This record gives sequence, C-alpha cells and structure tokens, in this order.
Amino acid sequence: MSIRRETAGSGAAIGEAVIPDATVARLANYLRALTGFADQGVSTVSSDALAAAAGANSAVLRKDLSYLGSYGIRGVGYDVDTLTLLISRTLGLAAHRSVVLIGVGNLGQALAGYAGFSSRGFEIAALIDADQQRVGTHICGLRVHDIGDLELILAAQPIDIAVLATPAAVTQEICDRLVSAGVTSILNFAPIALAAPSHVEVRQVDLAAELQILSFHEHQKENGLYNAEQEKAKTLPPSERHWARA
Amino acid sequence: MSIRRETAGSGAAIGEAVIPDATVARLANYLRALTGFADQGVSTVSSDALAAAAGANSAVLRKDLSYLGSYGIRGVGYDVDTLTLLISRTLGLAAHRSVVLIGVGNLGQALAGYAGFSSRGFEIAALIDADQQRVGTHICGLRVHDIGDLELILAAQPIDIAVLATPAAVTQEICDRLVSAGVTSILNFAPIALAAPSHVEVRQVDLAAELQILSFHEHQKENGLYNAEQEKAKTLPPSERHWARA
DNA sequence: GTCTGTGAAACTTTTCACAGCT
DNA sequence: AGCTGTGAAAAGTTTCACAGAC
Repeated sequence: MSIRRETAGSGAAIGEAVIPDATVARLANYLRALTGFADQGVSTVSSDALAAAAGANSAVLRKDLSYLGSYGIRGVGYDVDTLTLLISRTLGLAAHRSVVLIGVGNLGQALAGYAGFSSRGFEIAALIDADQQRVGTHICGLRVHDIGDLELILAAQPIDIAVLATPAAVTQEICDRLVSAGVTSILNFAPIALAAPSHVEVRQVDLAAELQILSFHEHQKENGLYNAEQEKAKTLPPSERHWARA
Repeated sequence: MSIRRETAGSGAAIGEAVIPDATVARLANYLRALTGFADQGVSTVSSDALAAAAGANSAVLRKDLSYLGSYGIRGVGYDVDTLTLLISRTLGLAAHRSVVLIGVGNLGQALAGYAGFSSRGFEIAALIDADQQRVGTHICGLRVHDIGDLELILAAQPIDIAVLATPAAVTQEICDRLVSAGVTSILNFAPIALAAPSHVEVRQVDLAAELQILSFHEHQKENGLYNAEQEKAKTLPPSERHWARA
C-alpha cells in the first residue's frame, strides 16, 4: 500500500516526507473536524480538542501531524487555518478534482446527489450508465452518457477519479477500460474485488461487508465472549460523555 | 478495536480463539468469493484460487483461516460449502440480522433498496426519518416511521444493527438515543465522528474521505513521487492480467 | 507433487512518556 | 503551567519459508 519508502537513516531522498497510509486515512477526518472549528469561528485548537472532534486520540494526532512538519505552537496548539491549508495541500486538494461516476442506479443516483462531494472539493464531471432508458436523462442537473462513449468522455476532459456503482458482473470489465484509458484512481462500490495494475489505486467500499463485521461483534457479545466494562456510563447525561469516537 | 486478548502462552481461556480485527474484515470478502464459487458449482478451492477471487494473497488467507481452525485438506484445498458455513457462523450470520435504517434521504433510500443487504442475510426491519413529508410513505415496500417513535420501534422488535444516513448535525443525538435504547452496533454514513461507549461498535463510512485518500495518491503521482513500475502490463490483454486485487 | 498450517522474522502502527518550546 | 514533537517500547499485522498431510 505504501507509496514510497526511505532506506533507513537516509534523509528524504526526493521530496519531503513519507506519510504512512494509516495517517493519510486520518488526515481526511482532521480536515472535516477543522472545518467544523472554522465554522464556529475558533482560530486555534489543541491536539486534544481536535482529536476529540475527529475521533482520534491526541497522541496519534500529534504523530500524524509531525509527518507533515512542525506547524504547532507549544503551549498553545495549532492555527486552524494554517492546519487546514497544510492538510488540504498534502491531500492534493488544492486543485479541485474531477470525478466520473459510472452506474446511475439506486446507489449511483444517491452518490450523484451527495452534497458532501462538492462541498469537499470534488466535482462530478460526468455520469455514465449502460441502461439505454437512463442514457440521455438528467440526474442532478447532469446528463447521463452511454457507457459506449466512456473513452471519448475520458479523452475530452481531465478526470482524476472514477467512482463505480455498477452491477458486480460488469465492474471488472469497466475497470479494465478505465485503466486502459489512463485512469489511476478508482472508488469501487460493487461487491467484487477488482484486479488492477499496481500503479492504479483502488479503494473498495463494501456495504454488506461492513454489516458483517458488525455482526461478528454482535455474535461475540451474544456468546458472552465480550470482555468487561459493558454498560459503562450508559446512564450518564450526554454532557458527561467521555466516550471514544469512531 | 480487538474484543478479546489472550495472555501470552496461556491456552484459550474461555471460548475458541482470538480473531484479529484485520482478519474479521477479510472474512467478509472470502465469503463473497465463496458464494461466487458455489454459484459456479465449484466444490473445492485452493487458497490460491480463493485468495485471487477475494483480492488477498494466499498466505494471508491461510493464516486467516487458521484462526478459525484447521478445515482445509492438504494437497487439495478447502471444501466450498464447509468453509462458507464456517465463516458464516464465525461472523454470526447463522441467525439473520435485523437492521433499522435511520434517515431516508438520497443515500438512505439507496441503502433501503440495496439488494446486497438482503441477499447477504440482513433484513431491514424498519425505516425511520424526521421529515414529516416522508413519514408514512412507503419506500421499497416499507413504511417510514417517525423518529419520535424510535424507542417504541426498538422496543417492539429485536434490532441488531442501526444504519445512520442522517444529516451530520443530528446524528450524535440519534446515536445517543440508540445507545440508551440498547443498540450496540452502528454503521454511520454521516460525515461526523460519533462518540459512543466502548461496548458499542461504531463503524464509519465516509464517502468524501475515500475520495480524499485517492486524491492524496493522485497528488503523489503528479509530483513524481511515485516509485517505479508504472505502466506495468498496461497493454497486456485481460486474459494475461496478473494484477493485485483491491 | 500439491497444498495446508504455522512458527519465526519483518514490517507497520499505536502507545507511552518526556524533553523542550512558549 | 500548558502543549507540541518525537524517540523508544509495545502491539498488531503481514510476509516468509518450510514441515507435514494428502
């Protein structure tokens, strides 16, 4: 998964620093939390406050940020705007990113209308489907194109990321065409493991798998295999919550 | 994240074995792949074949399965049906699980209609929303209930898992009510880190965060920080793909 | 010969604890 | 006094390689 690696002890050879995958995944959460603070007019946050809002612990947060450099002020905290900018740049969000969404069924339509995408810098540049009943219609103000024109659409405009909400059976084939056309980032919602060359980053979101993981934990509890501290604080008023965040 | 832990060297104290979180997450993928093999009438699979279909490597697969016991046959492989049953039982899918879906907006409606849930043993037992325009309507054959009746609905039937597709601003409050009502497994699609006591398992799916992680990798490539072996096999025919799976 | 099961090694990630700056 | 930045230790995960069953 990691992109670059330093040979131990050598200084950063080419660019800045190596950022662990686990850290990258959390940066997005910090950014979300920072936006919240900015909206409230808060201009400085401590690692404790930011970690609480982002659902991490402050030691992890500080270590994560240390990979980006030393931008905090000891005894004070982090400047919200500076940190927002720093993380945005690190995630490559300075430039808005164009997304093509393939598969405009139930889930695809929901994704097309998902406000969280545009509000966080992602523009859906094209909708594509194979169903001729849907091709030509407009969804959320965008025309649905035919899957046959996939290569034309990709050639006509710069596309950074493809989102797949297609039936499992056709998803690998579409993935292959995307890869051939030069797409290197894919977010796949179809319940199938995609094969792609290593220079292509594929992320899988499997909704049923998430439920199965929860089911496992329920099962553990049912069998009395759950260790201690259940029911903890269950009756405390919300103001006294001191629970962990997801 | 782990539920139980053995003190080093001591035998399994209470039940069977400790299953690492990383393994649990992959079991769902193996199950999906096994279903595929069963549909094709295949009755035995090797770790290599199953790993390829599930997007893992065979060493990981074998290690994962070893946590569940030794059910493979050396020189042959695994029996598809036996393994399917074993994983299903491990994930607690023997009993069908009831899900309550809260928030029937864009995304919530898509989730309500998502075939992958019912086909994999999850039954949506109730839909709930706060919007009076939606309350009382029927979506995918299910009546939408008022959020005010949340506690009544949970009391009237056994619910294993709550799925939240609500606006971020109200999600923590709903989470608190769910926890008070005894729900211990939550799948959250709202872009906010939920606070919950430690006996409650919360899984977060943040769609925009997924795109941001992809954006990071795109950014790395743009800056020439990507290491070697690009373009590899890009022109091979699909039949000769030997790429890694997601 | 083939393929599983598993210890041991390598690597990654998290946690701890505290030095050092404001 | 308060909070960051970071080495060092601990925990968790993946990879390796091969003994052993079929």
